[in-house]
Amino acid sequence: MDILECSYPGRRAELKRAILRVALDCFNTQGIEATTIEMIRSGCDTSVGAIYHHFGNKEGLVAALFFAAMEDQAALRMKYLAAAQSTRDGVNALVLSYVDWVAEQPEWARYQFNARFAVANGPHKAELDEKNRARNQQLQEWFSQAGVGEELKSLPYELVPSLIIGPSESYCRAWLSGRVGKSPKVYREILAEAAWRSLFDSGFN
Amino acid sequence: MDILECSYPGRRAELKRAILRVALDCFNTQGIEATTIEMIRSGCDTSVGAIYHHFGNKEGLVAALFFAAMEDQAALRMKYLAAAQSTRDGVNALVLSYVDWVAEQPEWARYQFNARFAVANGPHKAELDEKNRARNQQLQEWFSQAGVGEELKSLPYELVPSLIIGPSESYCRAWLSGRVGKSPKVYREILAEAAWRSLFDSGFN
Amino acid sequence: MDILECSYPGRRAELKRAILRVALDCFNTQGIEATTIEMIRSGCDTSVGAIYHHFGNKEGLVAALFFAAMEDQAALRMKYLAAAQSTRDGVNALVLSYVDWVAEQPEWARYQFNARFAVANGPHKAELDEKNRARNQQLQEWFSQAGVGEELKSLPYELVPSLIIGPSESYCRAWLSGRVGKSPKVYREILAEAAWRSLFDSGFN
Amino acid sequence: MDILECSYPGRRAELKRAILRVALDCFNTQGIEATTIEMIRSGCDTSVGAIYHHFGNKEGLVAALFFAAMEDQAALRMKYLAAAQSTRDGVNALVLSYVDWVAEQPEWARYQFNARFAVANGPHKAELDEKNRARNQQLQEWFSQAGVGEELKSLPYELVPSLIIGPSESYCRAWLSGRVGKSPKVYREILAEAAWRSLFDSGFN
DNA sequence: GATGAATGAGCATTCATTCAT
DNA sequence: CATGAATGAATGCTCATTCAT
Repeated sequence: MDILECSYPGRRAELKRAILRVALDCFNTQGIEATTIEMIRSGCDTSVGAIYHHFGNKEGLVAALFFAAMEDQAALRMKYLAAAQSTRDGVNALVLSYVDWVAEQPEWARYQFNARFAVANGPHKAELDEKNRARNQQLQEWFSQAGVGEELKSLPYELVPSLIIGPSESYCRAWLSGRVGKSPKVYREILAEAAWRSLFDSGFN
Repeated sequence: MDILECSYPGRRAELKRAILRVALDCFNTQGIEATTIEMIRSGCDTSVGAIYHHFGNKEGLVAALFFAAMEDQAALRMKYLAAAQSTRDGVNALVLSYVDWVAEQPEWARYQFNARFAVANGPHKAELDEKNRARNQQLQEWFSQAGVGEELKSLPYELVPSLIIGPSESYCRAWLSGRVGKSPKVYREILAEAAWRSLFDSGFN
Repeated sequence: MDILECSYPGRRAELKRAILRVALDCFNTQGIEATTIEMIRSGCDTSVGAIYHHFGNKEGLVAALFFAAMEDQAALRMKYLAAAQSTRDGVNALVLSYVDWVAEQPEWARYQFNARFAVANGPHKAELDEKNRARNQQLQEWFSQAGVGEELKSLPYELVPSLIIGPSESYCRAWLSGRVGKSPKVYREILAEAAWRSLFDSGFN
Repeated sequence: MDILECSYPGRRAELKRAILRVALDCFNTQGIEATTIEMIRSGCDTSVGAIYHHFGNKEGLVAALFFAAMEDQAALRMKYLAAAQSTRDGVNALVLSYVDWVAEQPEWARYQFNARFAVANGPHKAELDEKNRARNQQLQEWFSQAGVGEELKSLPYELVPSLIIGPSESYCRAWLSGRVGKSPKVYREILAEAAWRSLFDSGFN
């Protein structure tokens, strides 16, 4: 199922989805700043007025795409986390949901990397901060359940996310930019295990 | 010693360095696209013509800064690698040189993250590709010395850099964007050990 | 009736015609290269955006004017030719239509002389070549009708147009640049007869 | 012998000639306005300062080339006229010297056509007017010699030059712009005879 | 004289946004 | 609601010319 189908369901939203689809493609291909409203307009079959009617302005379009990607990614993460029980399961869920989402939605993932700066420095910064806050709280709650997360307490709190997701993000960026060939999905288990190992002192170093 | 002092030494290059210094600041503060040549011009005490005389165009300025950062970072990496003997030393050198460089040149590091897209999609793409190729070859040569790199052969070749640098890069990005407070230097040893652990099956999983 | 009224009829095209009218004047007065878009903008009551909306760029404006002139001139030529029967009539039609058009549209004629280089070396070169080709074919067809053109066969084909139009063009240029005073219309019959005489060996040389 | 060798003789003028040679090429290839001083500088092996030292400014360069062409053309014309006796000889001399000069110096002829507007509207207008005046007087004197020019008195004075040179100029323009293939030299006799015929009523029309 | 770095006014062009129809 | 012509401030860039060395 399509990301846009989820975020903007229904027949009435067909134009909205078409605009977003073309915008995503333009933003990824030409870059956000280099994409003009006219390029997007000519890609769908509509008018500049309609684009402004639906999204307010260019930054609204940029943000709408970014938040749609965030939500879709969060949905997959929560789905994987819902099935997890232990801390190890949780780390696995984070790595695998990340890798799987990027592998299945490469264009959205690419966009997310490119657009973060624009959203974080634009008029939708507050909305982004709020969504980030909510996500962090959700994760913190999951790892604060009875019986999980204890193993992570020996590490600095702020370092943990980087240890878990860092290698996967790094490889995904390399894949999206063509520096490596194999889909991150090929290495999903290795990445999950490496993340887990990186978290603990094995006693053998 | 200043990065610019290294890349553009001498008294004749004073204006060049001044332009680059102001440009770096503007690009980081306002964003590359949002920075105008006039902003840069008014920051140093020069004319638009002088900027174009020295850098050709805005993209030349963007690329000159990017390559200066790359070279400085590479210099530190080679310095650390020169003192390393074993594979473990090599991984340490990569992580520590990365972390130390970012911690000591945060503005250059921030710029590197933000400018990569622009350089990789602009007219200096070929130059970037060549420099990347040279760097990769240098690293490959180091890890192909007699007696080192053997331990890494059980892992997919293209995954190794992400396992080594991924967590550090992730934390550095978080630090530069203010999402975490502590300098990456505080965690340099933990990051190096975590990277090393992530590379091998401990036999206890 | 106005040349622009023909090429761009209707109420919707009023701004377009106004822009062209002012542009023609500026181009003739200051020269094409020396004319700025701002000069044209301030001459009509519009915005630079509107000029670019209608003509794409300065070269588009230059070409639009040039082709409007070409078409108007061609219309008069075909009108004169339609009434001609013999070869002698045809030569007369060419000379007189040329002279009459220049005399009646001196500003358009002046522009045509000045703009040809720009159009022939700009992005509308292909369009110009095509229009020239079409015109030449039209003339060739006329002079290939049964019963006309036979007299010209003793002369090199590519020399004929120069013999017919050359003197008129030369005098018209002189008139437009002020080197001679009398309107070419005063000499229209002499020019037509001279052209006709120049084509044939009278047997008395 | 080279045109520049005549106008700027001597070893001291070598650089001057080199600059002019490159400038002529650039002006013809790119257009006068589109040619920058830097293009000319990079074509010879000199500095912008040297160009300004020798020619004052761009317009000085444009004018120097134009006047060099004029003088060379005038020299050939006077040479041909010197050998002429009758009116018919004079007309022949004008046509043949014109055709021969264009055919032998096509780049100078092309430049003359393109640069006239610039010179006539620039700061060297007075110099151009003076040279034109001198040339006209010279010609008038030649045709006022005892025994010649009588035949032309039945025609309007200001029409005569156009009747004589018009067809040749027209064909030369066509040749220089590639619209016709054969060198004007091929048709020099035909053009001279046609000019002569066009001047007189044969009594058979 | 020769050089070429520096100047800066000026230009073509872009493009997000508005609003009358 | 939809349209797309019109707006005009803003920008990257050019290039003839100067002048200190």
